[in-house]
Amino acid sequence: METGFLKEIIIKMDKEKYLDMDACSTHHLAIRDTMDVLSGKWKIRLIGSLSFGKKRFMELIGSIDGIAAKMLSKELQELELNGLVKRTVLNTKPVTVEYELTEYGYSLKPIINEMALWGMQHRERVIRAMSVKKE
Amino acid sequence: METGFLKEIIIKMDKEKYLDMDACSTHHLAIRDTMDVLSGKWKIRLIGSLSFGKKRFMELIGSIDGIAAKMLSKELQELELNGLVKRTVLNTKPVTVEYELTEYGYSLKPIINEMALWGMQHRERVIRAMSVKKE
DNA sequence: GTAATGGGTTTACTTATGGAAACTGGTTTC
DNA sequence: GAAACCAGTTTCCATAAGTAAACCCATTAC
Repeated sequence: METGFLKEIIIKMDKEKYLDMDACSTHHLAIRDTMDVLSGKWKIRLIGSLSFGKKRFMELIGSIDGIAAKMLSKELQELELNGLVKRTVLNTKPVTVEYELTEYGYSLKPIINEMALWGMQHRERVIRAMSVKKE
Repeated sequence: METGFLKEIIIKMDKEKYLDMDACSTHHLAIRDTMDVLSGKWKIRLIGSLSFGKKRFMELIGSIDGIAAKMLSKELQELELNGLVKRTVLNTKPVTVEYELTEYGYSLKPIINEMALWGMQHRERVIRAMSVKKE
């Protein structure tokens, strides 16, 4: 496990009294913890993309529509810091770098899957509403 | 179903060709759709809070630590526009307003629950890492 | 030697997001 | 008549987040 990212997180978590909390507060806090890790415009989509298999930097640029190199770089670093993504430099010429989900990263799949499922149902619902409107 | 919010969403969705897409692209798009609906700092926490039952404006202010009236008002409006939250004005003096999840709003529960679950496990993991470090 | 490649970083800029505090408005209690 | 209550809205401001474009470095192909 990485140690660099711990400092920040420990400071954050020390502020909260996670003892003697009721179920509702625990629930809230847990949601916030998850949202902290998944903050930013691209992280969830990045994890979604990597859940289909390892990819190189340029492949990710291509696969995630609209992302700029700066953002990709930044978000990957944060995911790596949290132990969700593993970065491997291959000694090819020129160097290529592979990114893949760690086992811990894969543990986010249920969230991603629920989001994908809901999104599809939502889209169908909206499209249905469109056709009803046209009539 | 509300009609006001449809205009925007239809414009957005019309830009995408959701026919002839592979599974991976569909997945990405669905995730984006969900993230659009849940965008903003407070929406997920708001839904989490309302999933415990209906609440008044001031109760929400109290229950969601750190939220300002302006933000609460804005996020509630967006959730209402998307048909996830129902707003009821009660004719008490002074008026009180009740907010509750619609059935559609409740359909987000699996996502919220997965996030809460992951967040709790993540916190435990980090705390374990803390105690290992101390040794 | 010039261009291209992969994987970035830097700079300069714009926009989105959010926060604090003051204010509105109708009603009711002191 | 003053103050308090609920449910907001408005204004003004600060910072975070994101974008586009240029640049860097080593290497290899033309």
